[in-house]
Amino acid sequence: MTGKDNIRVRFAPSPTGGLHPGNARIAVFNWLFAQHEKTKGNNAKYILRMEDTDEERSTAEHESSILEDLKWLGITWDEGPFRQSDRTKRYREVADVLFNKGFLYRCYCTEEECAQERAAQIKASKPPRYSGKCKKLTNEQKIDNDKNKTPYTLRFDVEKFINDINDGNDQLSYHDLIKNREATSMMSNPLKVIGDFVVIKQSGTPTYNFAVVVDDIDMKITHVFRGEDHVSNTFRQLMIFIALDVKGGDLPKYGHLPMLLAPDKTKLSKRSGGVPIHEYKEMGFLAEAMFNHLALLGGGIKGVEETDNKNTLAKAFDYKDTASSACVYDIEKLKHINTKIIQKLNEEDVFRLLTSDLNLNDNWKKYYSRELFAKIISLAKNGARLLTDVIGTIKIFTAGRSDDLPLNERASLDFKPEQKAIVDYLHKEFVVSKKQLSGPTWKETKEKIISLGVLSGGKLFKTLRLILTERTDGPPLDEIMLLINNDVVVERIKKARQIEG
RNA sequence: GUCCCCAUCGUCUAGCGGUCUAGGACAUGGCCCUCUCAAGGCUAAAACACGGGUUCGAUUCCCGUUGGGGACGCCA
Repeated sequence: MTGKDNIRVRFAPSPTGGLHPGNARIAVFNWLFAQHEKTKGNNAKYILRMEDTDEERSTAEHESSILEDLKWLGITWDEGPFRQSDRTKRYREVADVLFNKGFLYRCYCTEEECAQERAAQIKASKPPRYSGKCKKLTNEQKIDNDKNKTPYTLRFDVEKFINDINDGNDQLSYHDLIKNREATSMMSNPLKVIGDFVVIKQSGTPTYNFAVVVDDIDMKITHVFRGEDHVSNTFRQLMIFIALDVKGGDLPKYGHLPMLLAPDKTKLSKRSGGVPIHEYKEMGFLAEAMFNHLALLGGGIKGVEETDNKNTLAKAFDYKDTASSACVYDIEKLKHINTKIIQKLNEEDVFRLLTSDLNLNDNWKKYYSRELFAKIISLAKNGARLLTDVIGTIKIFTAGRSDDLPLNERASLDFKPEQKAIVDYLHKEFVVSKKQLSGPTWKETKEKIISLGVLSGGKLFKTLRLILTERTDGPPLDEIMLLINNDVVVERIKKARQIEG
């Protein structure tokens, strides 16, 4: 790990939930960093690691959901995914080393005891932390406990670290790549506020802080970019590293990114967009837009347009430009980026995305050739902000009687008595006489309807739009009518007549 | 409660001691385009949290106040 030639970063989510914008941003950031180094010729590697040490909450479903969402975002990894649950033996091995060095001791306290202890400390306005009472157990007590097979955890002896390694110094420092702009400034934390923390649980599995260190050593991680919520863990992890004789330039470099906030400056919630990434896909967002938005949040990239692709972003990326203050996750900005990108896309791209991301159904095949449908997509794409907007417009062309547009209710409300004449006319000509309404004959029909003199201008067009598309919005009627299948509009005329009653 | 971090328009940000009457983007208002909704074009309004220093000069450096965030688990 000495030379900086082989940069190795990792994204290490825990499969206790989906990939949320907060996590995803970390994934993007690390990817951007590795990719930036790669473009500079560095043999950088991006490692994916599942931190599934929480046996109760980790699930295979979450894991595959995270993996899928990463792939969708276009985040590729060079090694992994590794799973911490596969490495229990290795953690025990390293724990033994630490134990033999005297940095770990057995704690026989129950969870309830610890919780009570903490509660009492908070009540007494003291920092809640483990008292270390099991460290003071007499040999007889220890032997007794072991004879009774009392379950125990292994705790890290912070005091020993301070005295034996840190020369009695209570402060531990490191240079944070993001929080410390100056090369010489440091993050430091008094160690005394950190209680002796658990390293191996009663179940024999490692805690997060321990597994991370063992993995980061074994996987030769050089740079750790993660959320700000991990700063205090960094000091715990640093202690373990150093107790394990990994120090100085052999330690990974750390950079902590500020948290993503909801518009009300609180934690990102479901309502404020803190949902798994695939839900964004379902809402009609493009992977590229999502990636772009996440990459641009909190600075980090200069002189780049909002709609540039991943590699352009990676090239311009510099972790030193990242803001050190928290930022609000703004879905409106995402929508804007999405709009820009959709507008740049060609018809084939849109068709492909509609099929892959939104499971576009085959309804259209009943009415249109692929060539004709291409024209419809081009029309629908125009001005669309989300992919679901495109789907919405496509429904104008394909929705039959059984389709899910609930607009007949709205139509019944909007139809006024004077519009009856128009519906009657359309019904007579195109339902009873079975004339062709859509396509090249539309212009002629339109003239005739105007000559009826019932309605004119905007009112006329709005009425026609409502009858023929069952919607109040959409592309210009003339363009719709040129492309739409006759059967679809005839169905709608019938329906309009029924609604009129 | 204790410890750590942060602070420029509503939001994301540019700014790294004079170029700041503080720039851009999103959102918002107005106008144009238009049968509608969008998209697009033009335009307007909108910020250096506060108080002390340092300095000839602070948005920029230091300290404090306030406000916000994070951490203090056999969760990660």
